Amino acid sequence: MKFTSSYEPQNFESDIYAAWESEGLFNPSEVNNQSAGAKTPNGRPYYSIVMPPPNANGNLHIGHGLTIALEDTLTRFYRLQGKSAWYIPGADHAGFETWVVYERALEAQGHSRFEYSRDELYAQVWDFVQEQRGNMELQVRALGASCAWDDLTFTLDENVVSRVYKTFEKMWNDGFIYRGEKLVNYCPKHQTAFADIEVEHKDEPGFLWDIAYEVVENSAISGGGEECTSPRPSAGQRAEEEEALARNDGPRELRVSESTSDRKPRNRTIIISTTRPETLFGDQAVAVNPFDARYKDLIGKFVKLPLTNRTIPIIADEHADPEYGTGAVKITPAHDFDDFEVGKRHNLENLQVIGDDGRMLPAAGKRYAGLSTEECRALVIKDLRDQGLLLGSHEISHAVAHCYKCGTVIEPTLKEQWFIDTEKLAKLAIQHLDHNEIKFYPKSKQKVLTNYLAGLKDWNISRQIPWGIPIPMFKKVRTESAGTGKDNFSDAADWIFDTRVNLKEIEVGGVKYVRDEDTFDTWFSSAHWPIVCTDWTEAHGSPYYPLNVMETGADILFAWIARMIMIGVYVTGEVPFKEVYLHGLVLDAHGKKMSKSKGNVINPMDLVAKYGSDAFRLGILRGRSAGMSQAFSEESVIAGRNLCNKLWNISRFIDGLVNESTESFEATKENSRISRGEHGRAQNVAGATRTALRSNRLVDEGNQTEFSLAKKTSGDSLHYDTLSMSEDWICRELNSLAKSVAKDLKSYRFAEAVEELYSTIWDKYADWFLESEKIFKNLPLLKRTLENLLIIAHPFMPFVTETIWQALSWTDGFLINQSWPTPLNFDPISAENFTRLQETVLEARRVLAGLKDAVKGVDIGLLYGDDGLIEENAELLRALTHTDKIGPTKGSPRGIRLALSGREVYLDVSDDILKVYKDALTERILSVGRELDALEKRLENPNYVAKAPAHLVEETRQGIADKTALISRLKQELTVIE
RNA sequence: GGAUCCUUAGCUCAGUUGGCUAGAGCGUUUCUUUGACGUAGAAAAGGUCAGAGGUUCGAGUCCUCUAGGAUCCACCA
Repeated sequence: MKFTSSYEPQNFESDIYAAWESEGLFNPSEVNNQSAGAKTPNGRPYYSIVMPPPNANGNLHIGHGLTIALEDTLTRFYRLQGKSAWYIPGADHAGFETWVVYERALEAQGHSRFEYSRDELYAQVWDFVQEQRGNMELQVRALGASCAWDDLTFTLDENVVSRVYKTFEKMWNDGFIYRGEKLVNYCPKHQTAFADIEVEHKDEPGFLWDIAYEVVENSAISGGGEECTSPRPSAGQRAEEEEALARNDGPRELRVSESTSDRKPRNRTIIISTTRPETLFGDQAVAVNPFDARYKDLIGKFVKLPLTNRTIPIIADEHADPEYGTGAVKITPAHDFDDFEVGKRHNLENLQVIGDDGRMLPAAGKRYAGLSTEECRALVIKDLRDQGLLLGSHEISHAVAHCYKCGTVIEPTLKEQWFIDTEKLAKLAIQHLDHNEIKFYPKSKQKVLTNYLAGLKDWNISRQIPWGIPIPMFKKVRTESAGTGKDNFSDAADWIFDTRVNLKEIEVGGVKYVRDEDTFDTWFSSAHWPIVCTDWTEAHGSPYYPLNVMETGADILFAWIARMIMIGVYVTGEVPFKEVYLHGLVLDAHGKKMSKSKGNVINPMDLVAKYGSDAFRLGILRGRSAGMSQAFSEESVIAGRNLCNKLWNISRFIDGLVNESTESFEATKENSRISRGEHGRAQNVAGATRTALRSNRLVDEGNQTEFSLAKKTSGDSLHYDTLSMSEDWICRELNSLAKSVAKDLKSYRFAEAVEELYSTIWDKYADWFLESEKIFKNLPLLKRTLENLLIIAHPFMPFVTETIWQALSWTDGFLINQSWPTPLNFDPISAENFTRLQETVLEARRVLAGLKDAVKGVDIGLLYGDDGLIEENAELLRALTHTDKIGPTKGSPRGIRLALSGREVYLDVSDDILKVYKDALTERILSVGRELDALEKRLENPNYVAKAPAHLVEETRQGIADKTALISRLKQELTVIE
């Protein structure tokens, strides 16, 4: 097996993944079996994490890409740390989302959901999902997720449903569930109710209309029924009305017109303000604030409801805000959440005037029935204006509720639904949160969540869609109340819990019951995810419950995290996870939200195909911190791809050294020469060369089993000695990397971990250590350090590291289940000395680069005086500075002294070149002088000396001494030149 | 109306409890066929850390205010 000159992920990723999977290396019980027992005599510690289940029949988007990168990095890290890591994958039936897709497909075929029974629809969607399924799972694999596929849970699996029913039954018995006729958020388009959380409030411009209600002394003409009977305008007229309404200036100019002023009511009027005039047919009262002096005398009187013959009372309620509008507000309990509450307080009737399809009901009167709410609004405005009852309008901005899926305006509608009384659940959850049983990243979200739970309203869990878990409730068939359509409000006693949801009708104790047709809100079942995925049971619990971490998007903190905690503590008595890591949104390159309409959506699979999975993961993790929405672009993926290639070539180089005596290295050299030639040659030649290089692939198409069969003779590569300062130094740096990456990942500091990995691989290992090894060729150490580096890098870039592991001539088994590196032995003094040598090297390079043309083509030599460090490492210094020769001064130093590093080292250059250097030297003296001034100033401050920690003061003193010495050295240099 | 977060290099972002000359990637400039890598190597330019005040020996970091931006929650008719 040979290394090609550049890493081509497409050639390896799927084979590597298949090898891992077929070897069962993702399963918790079987990983790390090589070193089992070595560290944990009582068995491996458990580590569990669940994948927020992606839509079973959808494709992954960029958010999934981030999710999997984060979660898989954690999983692989803890697996290498010796834990029994269980990353549990899932697939979501995505109740509403999938239903919307299916209903659209149904409509496209000219069918309607109303043609089928619920059971038929359920079966149809099931088939639809099974057909579409599979893409998502392939994409999760492509991203490298090391999840236990055998344990994949689909949200409609039997164990999920039975667990959800158990909880529901417990809640029903505990009295946490109730059937209530309440106003719910209702989407007229999808004809289903929603929980509060599924509603999007948007600030929109609108109008506040002032309407005069005529005050009457008593309710003599009350009784409803009677209505405005004038003919309704034609469709054309209506269109005009709407158009006028739509014009910005239209309603604003409405006045009590001349022609109608004579019809202005003579009686006293009360002017109410409303944004929804079309609901006035459902008005049951006009409310004023009890402390509002303007209306005090009117309380208890009645008003005639315009456009009808009904009268309604004027009531006192604090809901009316004297500061807002006219201070008087119409109360429509059946179509407004606030008014519903007011209605309850004053025993008002809930008169529905808008139907489930969003059209006006007959109760609104013949003239208006059947109109859409928009049409009705226009007509009402026109009619009121004609009657002189419309007294004005104001442009306002107000929050309007929309369906989060289709954007249709949510119509608060009176419905009988199942509700969870969340008060006790939320209280329980808050208790656990207040005990800090869950650690949040970012921390601030804990407070946000607690605040949310404290104000949580009852949770509507009924959905009027067939695709979901059926609600296991049956209602007694009541023969006696058959006739009165009004009396469909049901008693709790009429309902029984039963899980035979496949039956439409059941008989219990001789009484017939019919099934409720609704399904559960998907968040109700999702709330059970940690319980279900870890196979938790009442009898045995689960060693993997609570989860170690719940990683998901910050946007579903309320919808999912909050509900998992409530259900988790309710069912198990324990919080469902110990830590929560919330990621922000992935924004486009300019920090804008990605959206289809903007056309700035990045498909993660495109990037994976182009640059490889590892590059994508590195790119998306770079700079990522908890809770923050952050820009992302192809550029960062390219940087990741480059790092993969760098690591590949590091390995290629080392493997070459290891195999130096064999032909393989010669062949590699040959290839590298060819590939370098590519760039300057015609394209057709380059193409042919590339094909030739491909033949060096690690795995041929016809030989895919190679990984699973890979069993090399296990060499004893653990013994090494350090031969040079650079080797002690790299051991120190790798130890430090292993430690800080572990620390960073344990506190979810992905950005720092990636950064450190990047700079260690590139700036330290390749640029300094490997350059030094071109001299020392310490093979045991090269092998050992590369192994450590690959292990540490593996969680972030699993494919390339495993591919390298398989390609190296001396490694055995799989990288994925190695152990996190133990510290390497090294001489700390020697390691520290290397940093001194680095300073000298850097200074030499800087000086030479500054001399530019003066040293072009000139052979440069180095001279060293009485300096043990340099003398012992002369060849290393020469190689790193890319100078041509090095030797002792033999007592007569000359040339440019590398004075900054304080060493007795000279660049042996001619007098002409020395003169060129003079300016740079002068500038350097000045700059060091400025630094010295700053330090001295600090020490002049008596408070600093007195109060700052002693070691800092000492450091400052040392700094002054060093700089002073440096300046004198530099000045001496200057005199030598002159 | 309430809450949370953000503002650091041309761009995108790091910068744990305050402590030497504020970092990275990408981009920019110059140089370089070096035993792997041009998807590379070497060197460099580029910052009043949004603004103002405060605490402190010392502030990008803590406090207050201001300005700008983002997000979430909320029934404002």
